[in-house]
Amino acid sequence: MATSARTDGYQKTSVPTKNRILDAAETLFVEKGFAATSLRAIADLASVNLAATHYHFGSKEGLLAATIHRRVEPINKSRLEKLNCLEAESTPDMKSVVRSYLEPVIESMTGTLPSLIARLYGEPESVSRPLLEREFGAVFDRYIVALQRALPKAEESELRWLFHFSIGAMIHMLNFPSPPSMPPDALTREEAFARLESFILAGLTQGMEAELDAKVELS
Amino acid sequence: MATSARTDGYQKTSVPTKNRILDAAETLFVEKGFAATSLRAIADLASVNLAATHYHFGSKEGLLAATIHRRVEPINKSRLEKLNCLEAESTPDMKSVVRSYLEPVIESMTGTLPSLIARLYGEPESVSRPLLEREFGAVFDRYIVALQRALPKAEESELRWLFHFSIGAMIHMLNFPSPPSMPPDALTREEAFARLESFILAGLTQGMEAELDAKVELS
DNA sequence: GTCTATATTGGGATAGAC
DNA sequence: GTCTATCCCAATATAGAC
Repeated sequence: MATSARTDGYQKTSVPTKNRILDAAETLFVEKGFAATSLRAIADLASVNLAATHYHFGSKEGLLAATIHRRVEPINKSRLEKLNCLEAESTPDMKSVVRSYLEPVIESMTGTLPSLIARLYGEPESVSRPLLEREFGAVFDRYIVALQRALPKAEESELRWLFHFSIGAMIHMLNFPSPPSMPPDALTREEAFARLESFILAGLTQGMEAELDAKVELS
Repeated sequence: MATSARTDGYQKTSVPTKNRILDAAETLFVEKGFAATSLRAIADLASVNLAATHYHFGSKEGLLAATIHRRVEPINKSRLEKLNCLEAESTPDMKSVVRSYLEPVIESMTGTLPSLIARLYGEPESVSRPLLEREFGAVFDRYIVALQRALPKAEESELRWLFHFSIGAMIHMLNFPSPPSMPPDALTREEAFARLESFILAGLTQGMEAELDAKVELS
């Protein structure tokens, strides 16, 4: 009761300093980008002393890495769980694989975190590449394996490219939730993601499923 | 004689100051991002005095806008020319429309400029949105019209979403020329773009062309 | 683990001579 | 239109008291 329940103005002492900093950093990184955000602004928004940011994260880059990791880790964990679960029963089709990749993003979509990932992808390679490789490299490889199983006719390298494009479409939608000259709330996030899913599915399977269908027709 | 012919270290007086600044700004914006690049660094690389940047472009934002515009304008001009040219003969199919959108990007791909566009898309909305609307808004709308003609069964709003995704895939490929854990030179730019084109084409047409084929089969 | 205070560096912008 | 010099402010980071 008492003190622990107060929420004056902003965050409170009930939330650990470290998390308050992470929350504030996330908000501002999304809003203004990494380079354009100062540690001072983060400390202010978090109602924390400037020195605390250095105490907890060492440097601005360290804070960025921690901010990213806090959000990405559960998403990737959820992806891999879903995928393993799918494969436990039988070889999943493309649609299930794609969905298992997208769903955790939709589920985690309370506010800023998708944009955070999107923003990271927009940073210069010198900043983003190492972080992205660390956070997403293994998951990417894992999905390539799953996609190969679902689409045995495709070459691995081709799937890598197509999945690469798919991620690009997703990132772009996270960054710009709606197309130009369209109101941001024209579609709900779920509806927009449904569109994205079918776009990706069509792009990934290309003519390859059509061939399959054709053979079915012939038989 | 003497002074006018010297080429000490970097660019020369033969290139107008304004262009030297633009060249340097483009290089550094691509490399480090907008916020992380200082006007001082730009002036140094251009072998120009710092004050010259303000004289010619007013502010850092003004310089960004000019840098973007210099590259985007010819690309968009080329797109619209190609598109108008296509439509002069007959109603172009999806593939031609998509190609007319991508080709100018490939052709302009001497070095940094694709990454410049990609970087702009990665900037926070407050920076990127106004610039992007100004530079690409009309072209986007124009392409929606062309796509509708090529695919009359599709709704306009759906095409807007799908084209939105397509641009996302393209931007992402400009930003990351190759998929994770793949050498950057695995494919030539042209080959990579060919992959991208078929990915986009499949995603845009979705099942809609398949329906058409089915009807053809039935008739 | 949190504060104040400060060291140190670099940023954008401008004034005014040439 | 280009230079030098400078204003003024903000940045990251750290030292040291509590």
